Amino acid sequence: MTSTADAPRSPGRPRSIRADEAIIEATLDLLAEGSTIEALSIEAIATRAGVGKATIYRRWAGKDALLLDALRRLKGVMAQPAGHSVRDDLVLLVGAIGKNVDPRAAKIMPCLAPAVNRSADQFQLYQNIISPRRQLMREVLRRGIDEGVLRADIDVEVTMALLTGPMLIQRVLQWNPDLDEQSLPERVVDAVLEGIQVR
Amino acid sequence: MTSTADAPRSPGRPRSIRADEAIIEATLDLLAEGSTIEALSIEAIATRAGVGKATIYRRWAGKDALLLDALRRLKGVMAQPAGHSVRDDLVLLVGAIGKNVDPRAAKIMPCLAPAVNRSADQFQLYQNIISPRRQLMREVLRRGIDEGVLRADIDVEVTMALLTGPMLIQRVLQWNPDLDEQSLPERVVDAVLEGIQVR
DNA sequence: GCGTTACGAGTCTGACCCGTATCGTATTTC
DNA sequence: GAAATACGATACGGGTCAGACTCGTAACGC
Repeated sequence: MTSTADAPRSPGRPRSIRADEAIIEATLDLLAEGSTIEALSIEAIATRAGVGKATIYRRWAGKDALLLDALRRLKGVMAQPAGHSVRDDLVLLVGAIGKNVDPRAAKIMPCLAPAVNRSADQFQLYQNIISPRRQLMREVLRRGIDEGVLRADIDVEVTMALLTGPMLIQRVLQWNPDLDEQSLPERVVDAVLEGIQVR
Repeated sequence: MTSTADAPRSPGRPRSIRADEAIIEATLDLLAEGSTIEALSIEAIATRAGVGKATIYRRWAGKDALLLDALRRLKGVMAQPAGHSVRDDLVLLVGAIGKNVDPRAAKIMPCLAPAVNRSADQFQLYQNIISPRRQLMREVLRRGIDEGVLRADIDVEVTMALLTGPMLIQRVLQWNPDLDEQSLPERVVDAVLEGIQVR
């Protein structure tokens, strides 16, 4: 976190906000262009941002801290279900999976998969990001049960995995190139709702 | 590919099969111990395998070629559905997702996620590995339709994503730590079969 | 036993990178 | 205008690694 705090005003030249921006942007750009997290070097970021290395080290302790800030910037606002139709809310939530405001996110997200399971810290960070989103879906499912739209005997957690999984593997892994991503949320939700068995 | 071909017999000392094995094993071991693909160095592999660097370069053009062979080794045999019950076959196939004979696979697989989408070559390799498995599941679903167990109007491709996704995100990303992986295949298959909607 | 090839171990050059320090300059407060 | 802090640029020592190379030795066919 860059100290944009309420400092009473320190003497000397203040830190350039443009440099802050340039560094974060350069980081995200390089990642989106295909660099892996660990292949990403401070030197490359500095050059790309048109900034001296010292300017980066003055703000962040190291690559990890910088990445943390950069990725935070990437996270979009959470989708807000309308609350009318359970099906429509689920389509909205499923469609929001792995979708961020920043178009670079699509390229960057797959890189995070390995990082997430390497250290407990990063795993926790990841869980912190997705758990409110999971909670949102959980509430919609519970509401569906309460309203009598969904069966009362379903396993909510498994159902969430059912809805999330297909979207995630498609967006992050491009699991099946022939699958149309555009219509996938709707089709997934409907399939899960109706089941595939003959009745 | 190591040339274990049908060479008529070349003069000189033959390549050591033990060295071949040791190099591949060292590679997989290092990956399973948490090394990332790109952090993995030929030098480290050579040291771990008790082998000279030249011995590796004599066999493979570079890290990529070596990794290709190593990962090939990792892929287990494909599950073979019994063909009696569609449900049981699906449970078997879903349970086999991301599950390999080699226990190291579980640690290694997440690392491949980013690599897969970096280059067209690696993406193709990945598709080559999973597409026969996808075909297997596709056939089971078609059989289910033919036998009248599954509805004829389902989208087979979406259904496959539905069955595969939850298992994959759980095994590869540990998406939800609270989800019991053991019973997941059965629960996923049943949920997809029956749907979650009140009927 | 001779030519050939492989072996493990090691060396060497040239990259690239980290994190710190030091330039001369620019911008701010007092 | 002086002190303080920032800036971009660049140099530094210390580190890792790729690949090509060199040892002396080992295993094979003829």
